[in-house]
Amino acid sequence: MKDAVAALFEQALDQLIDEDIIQATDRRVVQIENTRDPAHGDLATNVAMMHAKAAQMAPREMAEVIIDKLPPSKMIRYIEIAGPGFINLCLAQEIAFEPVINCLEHNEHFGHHGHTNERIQVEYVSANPTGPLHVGHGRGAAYGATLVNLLSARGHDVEAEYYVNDAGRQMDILAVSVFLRYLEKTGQCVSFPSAGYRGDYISDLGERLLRKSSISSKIKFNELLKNVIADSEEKKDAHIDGLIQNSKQCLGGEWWQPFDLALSAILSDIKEDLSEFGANFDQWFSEKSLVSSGEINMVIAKLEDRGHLYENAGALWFRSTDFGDDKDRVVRRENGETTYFTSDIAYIANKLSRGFDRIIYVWGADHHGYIVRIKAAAQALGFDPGRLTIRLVQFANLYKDGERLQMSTRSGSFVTLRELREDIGRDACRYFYVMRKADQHLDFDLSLATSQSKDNPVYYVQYAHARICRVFEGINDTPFDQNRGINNLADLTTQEELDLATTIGRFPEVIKRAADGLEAHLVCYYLQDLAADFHRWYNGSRLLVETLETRDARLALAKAVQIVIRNGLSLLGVSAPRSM
RNA sequence: GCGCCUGUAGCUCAACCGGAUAGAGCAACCGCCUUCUAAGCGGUAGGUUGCAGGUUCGAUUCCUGCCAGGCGUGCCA
Repeated sequence: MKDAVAALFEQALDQLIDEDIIQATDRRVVQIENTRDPAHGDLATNVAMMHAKAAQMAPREMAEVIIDKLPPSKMIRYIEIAGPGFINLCLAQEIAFEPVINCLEHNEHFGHHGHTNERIQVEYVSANPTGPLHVGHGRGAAYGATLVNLLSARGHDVEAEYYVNDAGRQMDILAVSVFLRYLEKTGQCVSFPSAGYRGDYISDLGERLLRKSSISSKIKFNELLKNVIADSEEKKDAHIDGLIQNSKQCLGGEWWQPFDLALSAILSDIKEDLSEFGANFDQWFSEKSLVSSGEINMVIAKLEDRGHLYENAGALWFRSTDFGDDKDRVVRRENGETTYFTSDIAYIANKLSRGFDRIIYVWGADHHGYIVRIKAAAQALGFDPGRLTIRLVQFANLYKDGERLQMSTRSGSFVTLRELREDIGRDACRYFYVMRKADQHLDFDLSLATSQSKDNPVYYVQYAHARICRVFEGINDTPFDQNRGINNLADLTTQEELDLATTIGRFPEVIKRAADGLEAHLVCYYLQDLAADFHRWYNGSRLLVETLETRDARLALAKAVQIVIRNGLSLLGVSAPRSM
């Protein structure tokens, strides 16, 4: 609708340029917007004000000239110039319900856009497989999953990916933690390192290792302490690194038993958790594969060739300051090991070479310091950093009964995402996590999320859907005839009905805006608006009336609302219940 | 110190990439159930958009400075 109207104005501008009233270089894109105030008609545009200055005319005068050139159209009932030079349009009554017809016709595809041929990858969650997902990961998961849905609905080819950090020091710490618990289970006395992972699941994995493994070596805990710096607050890292080194040495090839056991158990737990959360991935990309494929070394060589590396104090550095970073970064440590960042460079090179037009990273806000360096790496490798979009997700604070819940990972007593889901349900989780702008702090009120009232936006929206379903179940004589409804939409004349039709017509735009701006929260606000429009209508007028023509016209409108709510909730990964 | 993000009604947040009288919900107050779900609806009240400048027809939006809060700033991941 907007596009059609915009096209009319574009034609008018073409004319004015032909007539030399406006210079082609001064031309601006026509913006049509929904009016906020009904007194301003249905749509409004500021074209006149945008072109007035260049054409050396008063805005209102410019508006008259533009309107004069506007091709005639059945869509428009009347046009008026208002305020400082706005052009307000009132649409023809006959087309007011076009969105409803459109919606009924396209059903589950209503709101979706045609193919764009743009390939986009969205990488999200990517939590280290060192433990179960906790509530902090939930927001990234919900946001990322919704983005994937939105971008698909927008017409892009989207691939969702999870980067598995299955190499590196954190994994070694995990493996040694499990191994030490295993030693405990064999009856040894172990002083557990303060830098180790402590959760109950580590002990469980130690137990499983004892039951299933075939570790032949008879290792005494004391042997592992040989030449290892004593554990202390300042030296805890050196302490655990020593334990890891000795464990690897003593275990030899058997080192991989605790390692693989822990990795596969935790990863499959994460996969199951995310799948139950409705966050689906096309690809689980292993960091280890970058090591075994030699891509890490290749990327170092490539940077070397391009002259972006230098040696200093025994380490190999990437001169990221050439690309705006405030500090150069180490790619190979003094001890010969590469860093987490080196893997990231190899990974970004791998992603970029897979031919995506756009690559989106969803990161926790604590990673914002990495944006510059990852873009620097892409640039140093000769890629256009403009292909990368990094979206930060701020942390969510959980509240229950007005009290903020503390999440301490130290004791291992954190709230897992699974616990949260079991507590308040997937629907409320998904909705609340994306309800706010992603880069904004989120207060997640658990009491509200479970409350069954209009204060709870999830229930409010779902309730509208359930109410519609119930109305349809209430038809007991002549069945609903959609064509009869469509043919009699002119029977719908109240303000509530017109408002609903307009709101339904906004849905495709909302998807476009939300997808283009990566702003998932817009879907929530939209659905709340739509639900409010519906509840208002429902409350004031009866749908199942005697006259079949009017009844079916109303039912057609109700069905369109139902479709939009279902489509919208499905983008969010939230169910649309038939009864509540 | 430096970098990034944020500051809008008492609270939680919107505001269509510069537009008209800045909008919702909660909390407060007043109303609406013999009717398809009251898990709902209507109404009243609530603002110097952190502060001060600047850019222009027009600023919550863009620029500068200041104030306040959050996060980051490892040869950690």
